[in-house]
Amino acid sequence: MTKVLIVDDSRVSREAFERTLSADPGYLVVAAIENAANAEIACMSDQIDLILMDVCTADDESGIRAAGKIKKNYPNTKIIVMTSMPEYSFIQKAKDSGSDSFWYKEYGETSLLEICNRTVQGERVWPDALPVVMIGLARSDEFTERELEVIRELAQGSRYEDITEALHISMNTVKYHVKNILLKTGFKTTLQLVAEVVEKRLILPKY
Amino acid sequence: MTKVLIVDDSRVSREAFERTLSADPGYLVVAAIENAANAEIACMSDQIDLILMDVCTADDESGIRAAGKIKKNYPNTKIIVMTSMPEYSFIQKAKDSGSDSFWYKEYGETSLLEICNRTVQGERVWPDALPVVMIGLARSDEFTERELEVIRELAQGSRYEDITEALHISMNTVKYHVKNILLKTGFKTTLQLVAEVVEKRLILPKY
DNA sequence: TACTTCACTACCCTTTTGTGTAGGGCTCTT
DNA sequence: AAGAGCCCTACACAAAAGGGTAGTGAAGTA
Repeated sequence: MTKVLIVDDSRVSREAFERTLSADPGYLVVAAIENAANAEIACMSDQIDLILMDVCTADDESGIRAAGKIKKNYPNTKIIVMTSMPEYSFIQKAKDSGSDSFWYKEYGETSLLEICNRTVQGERVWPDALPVVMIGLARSDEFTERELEVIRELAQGSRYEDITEALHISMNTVKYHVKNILLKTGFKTTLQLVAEVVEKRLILPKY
Repeated sequence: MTKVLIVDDSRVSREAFERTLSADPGYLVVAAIENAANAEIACMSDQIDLILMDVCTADDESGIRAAGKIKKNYPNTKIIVMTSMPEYSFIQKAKDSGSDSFWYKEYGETSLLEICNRTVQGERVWPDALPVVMIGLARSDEFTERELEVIRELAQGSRYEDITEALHISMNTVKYHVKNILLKTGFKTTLQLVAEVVEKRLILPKY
């Protein structure tokens, strides 16, 4: 039985995570708290095997620091950092703090359970890219498969003509997709798009 | 007196590093070996305070792994990883191995001593970008100050007109610099340049 | 002094990107 | 059957980027 602590400042999220984990008989949610600062207290009073910790803002790194402290004092407690932040540098910080795994809220509940299982087994699960859907300036719309392919091509430095050959579509179609991508993201040029996508490591939408 | 071990497969480099450190009375080079695999043996036989470890290729990560093992068994031994590889992902791996600091060979000997001093003091020194001069596809020529500024602007997604305003030069001058940059790097478009520069974190030439 | 490098400007011309509009075929859903 | 979403295509036009050549002035160097 894995004893779990949930840390998330949103009540809705806490309850959602609790439901997800409670569905699996292998997990017991012993507490679901709001503040990362209290996480260590929870660890002291009860032996926690796994912590799901949400960190929402890049400025407030208190969650990351708290994770580092807990990991130092309770090395056997596994910590999964969760976020919806499209900042790759944040992943680095989380990794440096000693946390075990990383999870995006956007990935759905099935994959969360999978990450939990693998983490409890001792595996450390880290993505090497953020999913493109997390792109900061994107509208609520997601991208179509074709648009993702075009973004991937552009991020490699491909010109329209290169994309024409790579995807076996006409130049007009390439322009059509690029136009929609720029519309959805709000960028004015492909250069802006690529600078952002590559900088924040938003290449692979798969985990 | 800081006891130093130098690991570098190039004899010329070993001797250069030895000269640099021997000039400072605070350092004693106890050994200068060729292979990272033997570094641990050297640590066993003699108490090493600081290891300067060169890792030359991205494929062969034995140096990184050796650093990880040594750091685990001799946590008080400081390790500085050195490279001339223009791969940012490599920095991440070195960081993950537990090494303390990072140094580029291109930075000159004075800064190596500085990094050594700071590392011995307990500081961990890591760059957040690779110098642009290390760009892989660049010709032997370096970039002029103005060209670096233009590259930096492009890497932020700036259009020619934006650069015009940012640097207070005419559109023709922007084109002139971009043309020279593309010539020196061998890239065909600014998009290619930016994808590469941002991907490998080649933005700031300063340490 | 003569030579080189760098930063800057200008003009012309070609290629590539970006924008708008318009339509066909396909699949999935209501 | 009708509508919506996606992928594809086409054409035309505007804007930006890329390439060549050429010239000026300033600074440093042989």
